[in-house]
Amino acid sequence: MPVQQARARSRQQKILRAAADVISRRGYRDAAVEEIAREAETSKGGVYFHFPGKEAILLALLDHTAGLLRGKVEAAIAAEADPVAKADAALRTLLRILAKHRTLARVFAVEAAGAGPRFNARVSAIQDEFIALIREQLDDAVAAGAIAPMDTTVVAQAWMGALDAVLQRYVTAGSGGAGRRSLDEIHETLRLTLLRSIGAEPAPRPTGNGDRQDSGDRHDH
Amino acid sequence: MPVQQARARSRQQKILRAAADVISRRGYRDAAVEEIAREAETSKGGVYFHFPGKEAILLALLDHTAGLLRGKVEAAIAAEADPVAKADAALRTLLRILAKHRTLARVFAVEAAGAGPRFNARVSAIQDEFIALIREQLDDAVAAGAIAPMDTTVVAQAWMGALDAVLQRYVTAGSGGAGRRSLDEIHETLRLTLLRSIGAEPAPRPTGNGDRQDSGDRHDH
DNA sequence: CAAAACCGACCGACCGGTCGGTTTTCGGGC
DNA sequence: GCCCGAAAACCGACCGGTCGGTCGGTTTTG
Repeated sequence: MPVQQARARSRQQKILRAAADVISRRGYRDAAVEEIAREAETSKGGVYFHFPGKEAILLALLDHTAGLLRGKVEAAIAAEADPVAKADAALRTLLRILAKHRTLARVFAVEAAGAGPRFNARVSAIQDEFIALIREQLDDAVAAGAIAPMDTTVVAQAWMGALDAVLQRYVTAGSGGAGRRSLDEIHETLRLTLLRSIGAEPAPRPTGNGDRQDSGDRHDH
Repeated sequence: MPVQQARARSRQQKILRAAADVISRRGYRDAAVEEIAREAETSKGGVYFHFPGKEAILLALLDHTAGLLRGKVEAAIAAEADPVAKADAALRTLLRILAKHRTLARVFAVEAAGAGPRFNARVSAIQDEFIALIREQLDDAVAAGAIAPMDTTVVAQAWMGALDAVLQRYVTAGSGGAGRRSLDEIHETLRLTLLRSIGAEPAPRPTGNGDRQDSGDRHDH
């Protein structure tokens, strides 16, 4: 019965979207299942028909989103040849996508943190995947002689943390403010800073990059 | 009546210490006031005699700790003359103290995150103070011509984020593990990476530093 | 002995999860 | 095309437990 299956999947997607919304607004603990249900235009019972419990919703949301993100980042890496450019690409993609979906970024970086040890473990594992991704690129760059040897694990962690912090500010910052920076300005500063941090300053420098809007496929969540 | 005041302060301190303990174990939401009371060897009523509410406890804990931390960092900065060395000192002090008090680090970086918007705002403000502190040192370094001009706000954010992420891993990481690094190794990598990121590689380099264990004063919390 | 400090039973709000009942869907018999 | 009946999907009142906060009473303190 592919009909029901499609329906079920669509319902689940709708609930996940609603959950992401509500959680990003209220935080995981204060996101009542009933409110998620309302946002998804269904009822508590409806939600519990599709998910075994509240916990499962966030876990599913986490995994689903992480999968999409990782796919994007891996694709971006594969599209580059030069090791340093690969690392740069991973960074750029992560920044761009997370910045576009502030809601998701909040859920990932903030809300899941205080949602209990099980979630911490999951988020930690997911972040580890991305850190590993960055680290691999750095390792390749070292192997290729493009940059000097270093503790790439720690450096990758630092990159991820820097990206996260800067993004956090960007997402959370009051909309007004005199010191407001555009995402592109932030990206450029961050890019230069991070590349310099591994001793790769005069990098390819795709300033007049023509690959903006790299693809048209839409599939939030 | 200085006697009562002293007693009151001592009670409050005891409750704050207990709160830090329980919160770091259970997380803010799951830290029941009654458990904090038990840990502080008092009762719920006793706690509510000293604090107007649960929220006030964490807020007080946050402010108190932030004050101590900032004092330490400012002292470390003041003790250096060279602009780059000042920035380096701020970083080193933050890393060392936070690493020493994992409990507090957890409360600051993790638990407060999911504890509601009011806490996010407070933690955000506190982090902003430290970011500002770092930024000032960077600005001075730029003014002194020690490093090239850059968007010091974003760079300071990145530094703070990098520090936080690396520290987070260090604090959270499973105790065993083959890739386990000592704090000193991490510090050195991070130091080099961050200094390089602002183009200050050949820094003073206090590798054979003699200022380890800079002071003996003990005052957790 | 009064005021400060402390105690803990209790209240009320909230929320995750359940469940009996209702509506919708859809394949197959006519 | 239409109807039907069963299964899938959905609904929301309700239950049980938790926990922040209250308050009248008790102990300690100066």
